[in-house]
Amino acid sequence: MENKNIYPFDEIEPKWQKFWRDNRLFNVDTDKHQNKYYCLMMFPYPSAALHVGHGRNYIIGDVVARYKMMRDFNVLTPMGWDAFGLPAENAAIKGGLNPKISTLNNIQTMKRQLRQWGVEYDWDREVTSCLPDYYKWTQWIFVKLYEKGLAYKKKAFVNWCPSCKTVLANEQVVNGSCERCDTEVTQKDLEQWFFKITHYAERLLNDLDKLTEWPERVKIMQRHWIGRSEGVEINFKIDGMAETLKCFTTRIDTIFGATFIALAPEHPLVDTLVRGCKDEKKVSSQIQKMRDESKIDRAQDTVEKIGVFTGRYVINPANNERVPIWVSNYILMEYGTGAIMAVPAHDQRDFEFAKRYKLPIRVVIDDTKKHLDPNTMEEAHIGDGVMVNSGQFNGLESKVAVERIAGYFEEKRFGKRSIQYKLRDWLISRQRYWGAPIPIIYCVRCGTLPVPEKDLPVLLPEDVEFRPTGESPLKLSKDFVNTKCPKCGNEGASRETDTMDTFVDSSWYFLRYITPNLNDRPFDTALVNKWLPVDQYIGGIEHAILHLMYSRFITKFFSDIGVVSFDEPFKNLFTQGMIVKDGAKMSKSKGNVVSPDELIKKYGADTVRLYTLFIGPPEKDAEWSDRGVEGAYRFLGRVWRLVEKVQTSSLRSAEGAEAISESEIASLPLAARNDALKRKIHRTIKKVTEDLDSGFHFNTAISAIMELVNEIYAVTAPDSGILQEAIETTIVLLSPIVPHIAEEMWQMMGKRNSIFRLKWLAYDGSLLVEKIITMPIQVNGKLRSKIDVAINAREDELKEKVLSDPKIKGIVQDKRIKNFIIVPNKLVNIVV
RNA sequence: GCCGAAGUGAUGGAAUGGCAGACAUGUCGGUCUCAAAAACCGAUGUCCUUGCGGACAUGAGGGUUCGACUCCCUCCUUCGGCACCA
Repeated sequence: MENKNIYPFDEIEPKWQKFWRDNRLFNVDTDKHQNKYYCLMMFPYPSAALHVGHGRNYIIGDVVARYKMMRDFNVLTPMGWDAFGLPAENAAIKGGLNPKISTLNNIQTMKRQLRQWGVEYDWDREVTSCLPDYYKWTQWIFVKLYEKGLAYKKKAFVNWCPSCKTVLANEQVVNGSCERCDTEVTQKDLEQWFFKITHYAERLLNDLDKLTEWPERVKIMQRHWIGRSEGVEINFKIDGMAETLKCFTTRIDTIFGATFIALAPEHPLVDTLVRGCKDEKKVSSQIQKMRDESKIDRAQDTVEKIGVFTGRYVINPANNERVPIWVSNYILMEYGTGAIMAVPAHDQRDFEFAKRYKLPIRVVIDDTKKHLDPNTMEEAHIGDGVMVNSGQFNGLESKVAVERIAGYFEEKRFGKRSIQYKLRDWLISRQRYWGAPIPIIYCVRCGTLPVPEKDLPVLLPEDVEFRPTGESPLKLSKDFVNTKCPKCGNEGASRETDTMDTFVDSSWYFLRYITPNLNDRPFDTALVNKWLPVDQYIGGIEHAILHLMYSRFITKFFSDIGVVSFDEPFKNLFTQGMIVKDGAKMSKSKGNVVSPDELIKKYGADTVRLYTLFIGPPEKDAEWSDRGVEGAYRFLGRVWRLVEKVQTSSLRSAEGAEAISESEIASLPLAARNDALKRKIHRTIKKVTEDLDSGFHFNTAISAIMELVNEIYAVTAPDSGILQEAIETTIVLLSPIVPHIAEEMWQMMGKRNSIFRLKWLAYDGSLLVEKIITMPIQVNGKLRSKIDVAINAREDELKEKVLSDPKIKGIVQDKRIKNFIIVPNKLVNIVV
């Protein structure tokens, strides 16, 4: 445990953390919005404590904030807590901990951890989503959406544990069973609240193109999630009934190959169709079994495709055939119309289903390469081809047929062109306590009513009981449920007991930071319009779809109702990778959590910060290694000793001049050494600046600074002015990354002000280039030799020099030179 | 299953069409020391070779190119998301 001797981080760090706070370095006057820079990190859920994996997010954000400050921006960097959620409620049920108390305790712990990391925020703007001053406005959003017809109620299924009599989150369902009691989970349908995000599907899709500074992979994932597809909605007449059945297809060209219809088990017509048919009881019970199956498994295609014939038929309008109607678990009610026309020859899932139940397979698009035979086909032919067995459309290219048949169907009124999205409306109801109550009152006379704005917030009652019975504590609280009707004053009205999905809380918090204490409005429109969109949003890739999509949706809604003037919330997005340990995401249950507290105690926050950033490219996952932390610590020791040495201005001489390294710089004459060091300084400034400006390449920025430090040590007896410049450069370039040691060393160098009040360094472009470069010479693409040449040497000179090189001469000999490729100032390749 | 990523020494990684392995970690050897720690110096992809040097090498296989870790195709493995974890 001799670590402490390297440098006194334990004295330095608390001192500077206090200094930054006392001098309000991170506190922003939002009225001064010229040159604003809004740097936002995804706010955390306050679980027990932060681990080094969380730290990556906040450290990156802190480095960006400090760097932008030095680039003269007015930086706003706030923090808050996504404080509602399932874990606190589960802990309450298990251990009797009050969710509010445990959550607020966790917040205190995490806040202390952030401070010890040297991660600073404008804490005057802290928001906590579980406190009434915040969730009042979450409820206000619900009311606004309700008023615009964008919040509505419909039946939807939940995972239900029949033994615990409780609704389960997907996470609580393990292999189709309840995580607590292992009982098989069933599906139960409940009336639930939805936000109509599908109303914004087209805009959410199209506006992705505006987000030029978002990672391409995130935009691709969102595009697929929205899942726009063009096709035809067909009206099938049901044989012997008045009803019609709507099916959506993107492959109307295969309509003549439809050999059965498949409905989702939840399809509203299923019960009507089955009624009175042969084996009604048996069929109904099979359908019920499918309905009970886990939605998760069904959507993920991990369950066997099963089905049952309803006994009914539809008429295919294209050819007047009777087509049997089946019910199957591979059809999802949530997508399209919940019913499909199945074409086994040209859809793989339909193919497998047809094989299993011996349903006919009819080829209607022939493969142009190989004639298709339904009896010998081993898989569906999903590609294009030539139309066959398709009446008047035979012989057409299938791609052409899509358009022709769609036109024909519209003309004959068999159906119409339509656009479908995979995106579904956002189910926000949770049958839980620890969330923002949905501000709705049910009155026997007046019906469903939103809580008037003046009565908000609908407070969560605190004197509730947590019982493991599964019933939400809100339902049991008479004081909460029983209320007056806001319209007619009737005493017998009751409150909605569902709370909102925590994604609602997190879909607007970035707006609240601007005016966090307003109590008559969610935020100040004029000021928000000055400070948003967020200039840089930083968070985990796991939020690529849901959180970001919901935030975009709410922002667009706000834009529509005129409370903000922009319609995309985040201009730049950076998604960092996860830090894993032993190949797995850090989690308490896996027991692979690395706590920052001990590491900071042992090595200091700067070391932990440096290692976290040096570990690898920040957008990629990285494996945590405690050994790597020591390396970072040693490097800071090396940096620390630079200041001690600057006074004597003799680096290597003090440590034994005999041990001169073979470094290129050290072997040069004195003047050239000084030039080389000067060049290294400016190259490093350039490299670090570029790495921070584009893509946050902290790992390569740090290695560039390491190289500079190595060079400083390698130069014997350098010019003291250049030495001073080299050391100051090192400190400034490191300062956003390791702020405490940088501040301390800056003072030791005789400076007065905080280093973060300093302007970032500029490099001198004229100092970057060398006059002589070493050029690699390849023969047939293989490296054979290297020669030193003047920069921008003439081609013929270069050619002559290369061919007179003894190694090259030996290889080329009298072989014929086919090609002589010169990449200017980079490389030569001779092809023989 | 679908969607999105990633695979390079013993390890984290660098190089985005031009010298593969920068910068670190680890290991080995050395300097200093009574000793250790710290610090400093050196070696370190694999194989062949006393040496000079050479061959091979970026998950596997194929392709494009004067030249491929980088671009294209097929496959394998790992990770993230899949709508009630946040």
